[in-house]
Amino acid sequence: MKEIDFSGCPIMSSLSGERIKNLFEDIEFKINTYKKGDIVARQGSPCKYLNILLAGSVKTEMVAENGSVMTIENITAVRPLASAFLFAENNIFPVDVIATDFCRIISIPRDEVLKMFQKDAGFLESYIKYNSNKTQFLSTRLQTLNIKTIKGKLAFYILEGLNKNLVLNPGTNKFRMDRNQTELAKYFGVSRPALARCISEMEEENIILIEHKEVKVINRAALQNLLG
Amino acid sequence: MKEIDFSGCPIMSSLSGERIKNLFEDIEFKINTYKKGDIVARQGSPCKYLNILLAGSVKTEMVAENGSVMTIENITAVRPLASAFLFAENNIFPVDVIATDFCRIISIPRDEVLKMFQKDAGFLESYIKYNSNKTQFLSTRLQTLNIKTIKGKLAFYILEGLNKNLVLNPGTNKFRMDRNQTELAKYFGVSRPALARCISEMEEENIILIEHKEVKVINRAALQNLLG
DNA sequence: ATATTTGTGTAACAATTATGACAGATTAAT
DNA sequence: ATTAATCTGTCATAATTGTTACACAAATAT
Repeated sequence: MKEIDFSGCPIMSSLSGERIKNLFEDIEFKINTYKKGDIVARQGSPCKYLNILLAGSVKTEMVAENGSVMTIENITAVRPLASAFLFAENNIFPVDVIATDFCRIISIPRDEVLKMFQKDAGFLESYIKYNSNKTQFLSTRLQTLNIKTIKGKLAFYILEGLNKNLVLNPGTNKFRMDRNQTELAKYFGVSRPALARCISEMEEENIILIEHKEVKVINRAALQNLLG
Repeated sequence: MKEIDFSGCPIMSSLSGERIKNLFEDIEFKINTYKKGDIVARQGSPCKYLNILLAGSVKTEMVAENGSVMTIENITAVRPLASAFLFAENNIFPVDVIATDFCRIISIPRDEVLKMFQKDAGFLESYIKYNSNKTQFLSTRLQTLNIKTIKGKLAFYILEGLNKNLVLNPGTNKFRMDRNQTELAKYFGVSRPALARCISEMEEENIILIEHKEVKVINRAALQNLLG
């Protein structure tokens, strides 16, 4: 177990190295690797293992029948993948999971995870907490999609980004986006030119200023108004 | 504890009456009642209790700043409310919870729930399973919203309803909607007239036939095509 | 350094949906 | 049975967004 590094993994972080070592004693698992573009899991396929991304990064996408794609999430190591679906009634992947980098993924069978719960209550608590956070994430995504206009979605995204940055950097009116315009359009589920148009208009209206991925908020109140 | 009936509650169903009685021994809780229209919990308020709807029904809504509302879910007793948010990092209600009927709700403090986990592993498993199912539900909602056109949303909704009905009623091409047109429009996050127009058009195109809440599918393949 | 790929700004036009409004149908209440 | 409330079908108009297309900028690879 020495060669597996779980540091930074939300469902392991509360546990010491010694405790993790103990946790994995007599537990079956396997480790697979994937290269960029590989499909790690397909939307609709059964989820029988607790999969933890040990190295690299993946994206999750939802694919409609006509092929239109919406990116749900970008995940970087170390994080569990679709952990909420392991114990669900209908345990199928809700999304495609695609490697965006070279990846190393550990897979622990469902029953072995149950053993681990029994072995260490702290692990169990972390697991519940992580899944709860996950649900909140989905809820926020729903909130984003609930906003009808593209300007509103963008305003929500920027205000959210500003808030996150505020913790590290109080009183700032700037933040750096983690997506380019094309990715952002996908994230919102809108067309790229439409997003570009909205950005242009909001810059003309002196609400924001975007340079590359750097966003500067000029009129915060106007952003708030766009949410509705 | 005799007066509390948890039968049908997803996080209690696997437990016998005797076991539930044992589970609640030395556990603090309170029971409140609400009448139709009462706000049970406000979007943004902290979630410190495991709330279980013992009797009646509630709806959960997301409210944007301008007052536009999207119904997320209708919940009928016996079910937990926002159970996924009890153990999350940021434990705030993501939605308004509003009584749609006379309601009785039991509230168990977070720490007491932890005690209950320790006491009964079966309860814990049910809890995890329920939250997992919840996540799946949100994921499906996201999928619905991912579909851009109203006709597509409607097609998805109808095909889903047909599938659910298929279990009880194999080979059928009919099902009964659980929402009226106004509620359906809210559920989709679209305007009511736009939905009505789409229904009209789909009836003219001989794809479906809707009478009151009874939906008859005439051209299933056409419905599938609308998903994209 | 140059070529190739990827990302961005913009435009005209088409398609879809929201808005607000109204009449008729249905359901619930008394 | 009658009234009141809610739901449904429909319309014209406005607003928003998608589509397709193209030129240019930026990043990456060779």
